[in-house]
Order: sequence, then C-alpha cells, then structure tokens
Amino acid sequence: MLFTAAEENYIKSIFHLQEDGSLVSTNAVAANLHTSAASVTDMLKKLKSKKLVSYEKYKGFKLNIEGKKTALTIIRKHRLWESFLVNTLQFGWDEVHEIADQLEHIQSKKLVDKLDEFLGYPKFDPHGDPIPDCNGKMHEQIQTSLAELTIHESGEISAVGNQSSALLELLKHKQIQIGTKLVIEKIFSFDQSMEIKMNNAPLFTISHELAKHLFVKKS
Amino acid sequence: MLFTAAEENYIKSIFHLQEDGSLVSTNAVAANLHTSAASVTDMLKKLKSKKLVSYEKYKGFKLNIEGKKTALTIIRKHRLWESFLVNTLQFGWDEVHEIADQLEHIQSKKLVDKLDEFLGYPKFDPHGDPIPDCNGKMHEQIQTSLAELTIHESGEISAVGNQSSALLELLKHKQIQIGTKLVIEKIFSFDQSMEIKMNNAPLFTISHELAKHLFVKKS
DNA sequence: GAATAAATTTAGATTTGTCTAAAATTTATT
DNA sequence: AATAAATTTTAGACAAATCTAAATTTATTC
Repeated sequence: MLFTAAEENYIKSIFHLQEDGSLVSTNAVAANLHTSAASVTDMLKKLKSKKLVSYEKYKGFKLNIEGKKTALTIIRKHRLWESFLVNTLQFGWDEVHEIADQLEHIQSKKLVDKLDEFLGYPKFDPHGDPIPDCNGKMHEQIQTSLAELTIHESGEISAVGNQSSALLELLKHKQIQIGTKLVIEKIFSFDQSMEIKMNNAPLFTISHELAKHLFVKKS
Repeated sequence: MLFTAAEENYIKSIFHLQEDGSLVSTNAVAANLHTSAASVTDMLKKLKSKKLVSYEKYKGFKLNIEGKKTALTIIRKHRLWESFLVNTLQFGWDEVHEIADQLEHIQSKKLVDKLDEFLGYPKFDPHGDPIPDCNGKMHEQIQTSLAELTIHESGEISAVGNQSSALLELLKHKQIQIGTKLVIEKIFSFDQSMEIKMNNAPLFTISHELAKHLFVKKS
C-alpha cells in the first residue's frame, strides 16, 4: 500500500503521540503538525477508510496494527537517512532533520534496504533513537537526551549530539566527557535549566539547550 | 526560488525538448510527461508568471535564462543521485531512473553539494550523460547510446550500460567488448533493429533494446 | 483561398489537502 | 444540574494539479 507524503506525516505524528497506546486527540496532532484541527479531522476520515486508525467521532483515535507497521517503515526511512547524512555526508547532527523529513517519503523499499546495508545495519541514529529493522523491530533505546531525565535520576554521558566547536569548547570548560557520571539535583521550571552533580565536583547548572544535546545511559 | 515537484518536472521536460533553442510545442511536453495538452497550457501560464519561460499563446515556448538555470540544477540532482545509486548502493544501471525522479525534488542545496563531494565530483552519470557542476556548467558528452547513432555513423564501444549476466553473456557471444569499433550499416524502421559491422567480422543485427544499453564514442 | 485537419486554449469539473467560521459535542466549573 | 469553556466536527471555500469536452487558432490540402 502506498501513501501520500501528507498521509505519511499524519501517521508518523500519531505514532509519536500515542507512545504507550493511549488515545490521541485531534488538537495534539494539529499542534504537532502545525495545522488546524479541522484538517486533522479530514485526514482521520481518510486514514480510517484506509484502515490505518481506529477512530470514533469525538472519542480520540489511535493507529491499529497496520497503521503502526506503516509508521515504523516511515520512521525507519527517516532515521536511516539521518544516519546517512551525518555518517556518510558529514552533516552536523542538528541540520539533518528537515532534509530527512523530505527523504523519508521517497518510495522504494529496495532503496531503503540497500541504504541500510551500506550503512552497516545501524541500530541507532545520530540522535540516539533506535532504527526499526526491515521487519519493524527495534532495539530498546539505550541512551536518552539528558533533557529527558527528571529530578534525582542518574546516568552516564554516552554521546554528544553535535560536533560544533562551540559545543566542544563548552564541554571542555565544564570538564564533561564521554563516561562522566552525573545526577540531576534540580530542574528550574522557569527555563528548564538543570542543576547537576558530577563525580566529586561541585554542583553546576546547564541550560536546557545544552541538556538536549547530551546523551546519557540511565543508571 | 523554490518550485513544486510538478513545476520542476515541466521545466526539465521543456529543457530536454528544446535542445538547440528551438521552440517547444504543447503536445510534445504532454506526450513527454504523459499528461494532457490542457494541463501543459495551464502550467505554462504559471511558469510564465514566474518568469521561467518565454511564451505566447499558440506560438510555442522555451525556457529563458532563468528557466535553463533551474533546469540544470534539477538535472544535476537527478544525475548525481543516479551516480550515488549505482556507484555507492550498487543498483543496476536500469533500475535507478524512477528513484532518481523522486530524489531530484529534494530541496537542499547543501545536500546536493555534499553528495557531489562524496561521489568525487563525477563528470558523467552511469548512463554517460554529463553532470552539471554547481554553477550549471557541464562537459561535452563524450559517449552516447549506440541507439542514438544513425545510419553510416561509426564509433567505438566505450561502456556497457548494465552488469546483468544476461547482457554479459550476449556480449560475449557476439564478441563485443570495450574498444570494439563499429559502423551502422542499416536501421530497420519496423523495430529499430540495427545491422552493424565490426572490424573484419561479418555483418550482424542487434535489437534496439541492446543498442540502448551500449555506449559508444562517436568517431 | 476556402474547407478541413491538427494543435492549442478555454471552460468547467474533480481530487487532495488545506483553511476559517459556525455548529455540535464533550468536559469542566460554578 | 445548568452553564461555561474547551474540543471536535461540519460546512463552505480555496489553491494546485489534473481531466474531458468544447471553442479557438494555426496549418494543410484541395
């Protein structure tokens, strides 16, 4: 079954919003895709007629098995292309998302599988997100953005999300490196900045912006 | 200036049809894009309003400087992606066109230039067609498909358009190899099959299908 | 040079995806 | 429980790209 780019964008959005299997709301998708609630309702009728979502008026909706399967193939493409852009073409971590949003709609199963092979069957993309294999299976996410940790959680820096000299300079100054262990001591709701404690060092604060670019393995 | 995929397809089609700079007809584009003459007229109004073509009702049309520049960037993308698919991902020569027709519409100048760099700034694509550089300049085409030769023209086999064992078997049997010199003795209009003469061998006939997959340097 | 044929354009309709504004429904609040 | 607020859906419109059929213009032929 083939889908338009618009359909695929809705499928992907619903997939990310349902997470655990809970129902998704019209407004949530509208906000996520920067479109109107009315457009979402229109598209839902279409996706329902194509048997990708279970949906009852006013009651919310979610992807069914077929919808999830479709979502995973799109996510697979997106993450493989991101890996290609960063690993093969040397793009920066932070500049590949929009391009991958276009590339994920290219229709050719063979292309995706050959790209996967060329890249050496990567399990995770440059952001640390798991890449579904050609059957839609994916590994547990082993690393998350530091920004996703909550208070008192601890972890170990496992990756840095971008190679810019500005970031590297900052990390050097704060003595943060791969393997550094840390605990979240406080999160300021005002700006999401975090107070963290590393090894035997004194407490210090990092911005939400920086936290998003650091990956940790939770411990 | 950004264009839709539909606009880009028309621009590319007109470019290929005008060749020398002659006027292009509505019907020619319609046939080329498998669409209706009415649709072509509609699109021409749009391209005229965007100042890409010079066009007067009923009089034919052609790309202006800006239109040609745009066409060359699309052709550059198409041919670089074909090179990538064949050289990097090991696709067969004959299966990349449709995929490249999708990839050529991806919007990102940086992506194209990085791809070009990754591929080592190739001058010709896997079909022997020249690849415009980032300023739109391209080399003279040094090889053409054997199918494009006309009667009494001569040339030398310079490349084989696909690596399938079926084709290689055929070439071996007919004793055709890189460097083989030949002359077109006759072309049968019924099926475009060609009678060719090689070196000191007797005349023999090859199908149009085969001729399309053989490249020659004209002499 | 008038009649006919071919090519091109216009007119009007369709599909996809979107929008705003109004109506319907559900949820929250006195 | 009644009303207010928020959410969702419907109704109607629009832009892009396409189509068919009819009208117009250009080309060809007798």
